Amino acid sequence: MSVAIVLFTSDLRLHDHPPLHAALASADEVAPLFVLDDGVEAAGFGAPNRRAFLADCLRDLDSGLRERGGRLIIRQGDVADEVGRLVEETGAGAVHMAAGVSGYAQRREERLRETLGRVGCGLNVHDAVITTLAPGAVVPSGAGRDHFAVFTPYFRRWSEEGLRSPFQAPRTVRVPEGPASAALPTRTGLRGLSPGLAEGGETEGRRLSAAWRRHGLASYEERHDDMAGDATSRLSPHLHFGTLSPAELVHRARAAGGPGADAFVRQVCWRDFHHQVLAAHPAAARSDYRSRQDRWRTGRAAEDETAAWREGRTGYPVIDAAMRQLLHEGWMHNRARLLTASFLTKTLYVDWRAGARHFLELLVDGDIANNQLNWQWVAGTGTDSRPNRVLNPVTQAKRYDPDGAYVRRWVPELAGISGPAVHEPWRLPERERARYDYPEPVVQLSEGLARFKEARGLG
DNA sequence: GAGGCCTTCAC
DNA sequence: TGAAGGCCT
Repeated sequence: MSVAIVLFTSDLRLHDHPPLHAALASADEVAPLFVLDDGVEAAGFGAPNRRAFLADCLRDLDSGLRERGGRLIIRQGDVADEVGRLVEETGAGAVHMAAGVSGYAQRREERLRETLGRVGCGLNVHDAVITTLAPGAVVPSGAGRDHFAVFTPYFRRWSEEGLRSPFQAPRTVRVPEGPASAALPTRTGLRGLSPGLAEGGETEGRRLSAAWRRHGLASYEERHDDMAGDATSRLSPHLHFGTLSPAELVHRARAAGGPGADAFVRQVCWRDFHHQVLAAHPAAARSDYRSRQDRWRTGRAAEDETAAWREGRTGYPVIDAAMRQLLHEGWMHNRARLLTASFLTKTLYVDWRAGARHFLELLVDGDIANNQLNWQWVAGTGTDSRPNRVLNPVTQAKRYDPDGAYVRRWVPELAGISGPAVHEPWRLPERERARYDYPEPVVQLSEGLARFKEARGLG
């Protein structure tokens, strides 16, 4: 009786799962394993919102496996140790897993290789599970270039590349009876959860993505920047935990066709783009991809302003609305992410790492590749070719929240102001303004802009 | 085919 | 400003 282990990581699904497919094809029995990784906790990636979502995902994965005659084996500890232990318990001849991208994932793979080498068990690392194309699957033509540093040429090449057909979910999964499992983690007892946190799990992810294809995809191109309309897919947490397959999403969107589908596929490609940058350049998670010689503000004033930013009391309604959405839902509209990140890094001139840390603390889709590199993109230290552009929060608010409905939804103390006037409470007559308990702007935009230009040495 | 130069273009 | 790609040597 041959046994293969499938080590689940950021790929908590049964549909379109190449490691599971390969394991089932090559062994009589499959041991599906998830390790609650002490290393992830130690690295600070175990923020409460994601732990809650993860608990949903694991429960749903276990149910899905049980419906197919199997179960999920949960262990806690060091990944390499736990996999090694399960190999001994089951006599498994191979371990199948998805390729990771971050420095952490790369070290994990090395340690697994060492451990499995000692017990004579093979390790099969599968590409294009977490991303649509593997990092490095397409590279620019020049000699020695290992990744694309500009999105558009990457997108062109990425689009030309053939896509594998998605795998069906297996009908049955035979799991060896012996190995014990730790209890499934639950949401119970987790502190600091966002009250409006989304539900995790592959079942929920597939329900959401089917609804998205029916009702959202076709109008995505016109509506994706409408903050009040909330017409983005909200699939990002499911992509982060792998409860949805990016390859399957692209496949289905292309089948649907049309400008909405094209725009959506482009966004999925951004995800691959950032993963291939990080895979080639793991240090970009912490250090400037392209240094602009910034000397970010530090000290009391900068700390107070950063606290106001985190708590949604900067006095700029659209910024505060977005930051409160983040606190409440553990998620933020993409346009709002750009505005709030520009505000912190350009207007307040505070280090992007402080913002990225706060986002990772709360975002249920918080992902090293996307989060860090998008922050760098906005800060101008990343791959943006216009590193010194500053987004004006008022102009942007009027463009992307033209009626002010997004602000009124998240900043209830301003709900009495109708129309776009809600974006500039400081322009209200003094007596009317006094009715609203809302802070003065933490900084004047003109001051922020001047400080930024000075710091970056711009005329 | 490696490397320099030029044009094009960047959510 | 700098990346990419085409073209030339």
